Amino acid sequence: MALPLVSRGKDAQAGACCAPIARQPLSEGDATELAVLLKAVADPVRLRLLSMIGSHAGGEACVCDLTDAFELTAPTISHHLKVLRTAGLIDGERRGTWVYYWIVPETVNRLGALFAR
Amino acid sequence: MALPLVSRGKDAQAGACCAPIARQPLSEGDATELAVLLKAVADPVRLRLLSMIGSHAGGEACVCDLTDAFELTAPTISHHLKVLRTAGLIDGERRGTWVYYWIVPETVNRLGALFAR
DNA sequence: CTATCATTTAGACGAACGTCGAACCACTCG
DNA sequence: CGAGTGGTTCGACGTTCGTCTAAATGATAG
Repeated sequence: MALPLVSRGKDAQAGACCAPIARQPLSEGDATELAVLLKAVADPVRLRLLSMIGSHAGGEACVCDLTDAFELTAPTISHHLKVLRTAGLIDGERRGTWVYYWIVPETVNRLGALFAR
Repeated sequence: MALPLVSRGKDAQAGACCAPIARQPLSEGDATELAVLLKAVADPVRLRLLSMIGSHAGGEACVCDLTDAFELTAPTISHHLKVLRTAGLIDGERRGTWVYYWIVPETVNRLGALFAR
């Protein structure tokens, strides 16, 4: 994707003032790609899931740990996890009885790199 | 909102393990509030609008500058601007014939503070 | 005051989304 | 093997979203 780091040379006043998104107009392609990522995260349930997984001891959480925190059915939680996974924000695998998920930091960082100054 | 900064001290590149969102589980209230913000930004057109406004000379752009970059009707652009404005990501005012918009950095920073490490 | 340009509002429509219940798959344990 | 538990897939339903056209509002120039 190569988010353009335009700030070559001096990022004097206008340079370091603001988030990357406010430094140079986003290309149509980058915008489309980033919107997919943001859509995956633009839901209260998925935001909490991501946060719960990321902050869980050992860096991963099994679905059984996640389901109880919501008043939602298992299929719904499973659906949200799939959305996060498809977006590349989390990954997971089955280990015996349970399925574990963990965060993919690279993908999360791409969001941070967009808005952080 | 007071996102907890759990790890103070040295956060050199590898120092800070992860984004705030992965440090502590998001509360339901915070998640809902942040999701509103993220939803506003989770669209390619709005992402580009935000970027174009933020990177425009003088820190503001009039609608006339924005419309031409898209193959969308004026009402559609106006709709997207309203979404961004309602979310508090931009603000604007009419000056004579044209309407100008600018970024609200505080709101953008809240997104940066979520994902940046 | 009317003509005209810039922008927003209103209403409509198809597509995408979040949720559920039911059925299905994967694994473990008698 | 067969029963039971944890998760996912499937199909359906109501809601929200992005877009458009048509019409309304604001502001400037004749």
